[in-house]
Amino acid sequence: MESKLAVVALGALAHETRLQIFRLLVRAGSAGLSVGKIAEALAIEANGRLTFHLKELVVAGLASSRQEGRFVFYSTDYVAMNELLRYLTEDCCGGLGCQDIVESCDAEHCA
Amino acid sequence: MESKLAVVALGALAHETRLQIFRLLVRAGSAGLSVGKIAEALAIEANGRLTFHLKELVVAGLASSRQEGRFVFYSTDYVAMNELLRYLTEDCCGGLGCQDIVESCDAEHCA
DNA sequence: GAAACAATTTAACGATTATTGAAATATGGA
DNA sequence: TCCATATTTCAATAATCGTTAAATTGTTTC
Repeated sequence: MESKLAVVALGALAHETRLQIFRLLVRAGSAGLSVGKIAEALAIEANGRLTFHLKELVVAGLASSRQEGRFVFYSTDYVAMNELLRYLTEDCCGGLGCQDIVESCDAEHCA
Repeated sequence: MESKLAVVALGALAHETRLQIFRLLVRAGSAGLSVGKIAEALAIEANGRLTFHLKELVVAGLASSRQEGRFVFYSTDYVAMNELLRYLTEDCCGGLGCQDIVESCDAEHCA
């Protein structure tokens, strides 16, 4: 993972609402959730601001969206998530027994 | 981990220089590195900006500092790091086989 | 023990970027 | 067409960034 990508991803997560959205999507699995369901789960309005935050997560590569009828579903990109976690802990303690931290939660595993 | 703590920690990491500092400290282990060494390793100046970034990491709980002679050493708080990673991936996919992602890299393990 | 030096911190400034709310605009389904 | 869902636009507000310069802390030397 490149440094700038990680910065963008971390910046996307460094926001109260977006962090809750992300954690919600992580729990939701690959199926994802519609914008309305996300708003309902977090007790916020499904307005322009929510769209803005969702887009930030997508631009950061942490989530993706797909349209189904008149609903738009958002879901976590588990591969990107794991790349980010691995980037943060890369070569931990000089590589003395601290590698391979993140080995689950990839797309296929969580499908 | 509380939500606001995570936001602060992520915000601290969401910066090119601070992210590199953090990754450098993660590699360095519990012994840590002096401000001068950090500046040298990242090829940046040991000026006010660097101090500001280091402080951000400390305030965010991701690093700690100790004075040794006229040098100040900064080191990763591995417990906080793991709490953050765990918070991000908590109950991944509804808890279906995606838990216990981060189990190494804690303070004692990496000492 | 005081002056000189190195390492680190604090403070001030303008410039850039992120966040918000409100209103208008698509898009799909009954 | 009409309604529900979701997105876009835009201007105002707020937060963050980097540079520079001055101040502080600890060490050494005379």
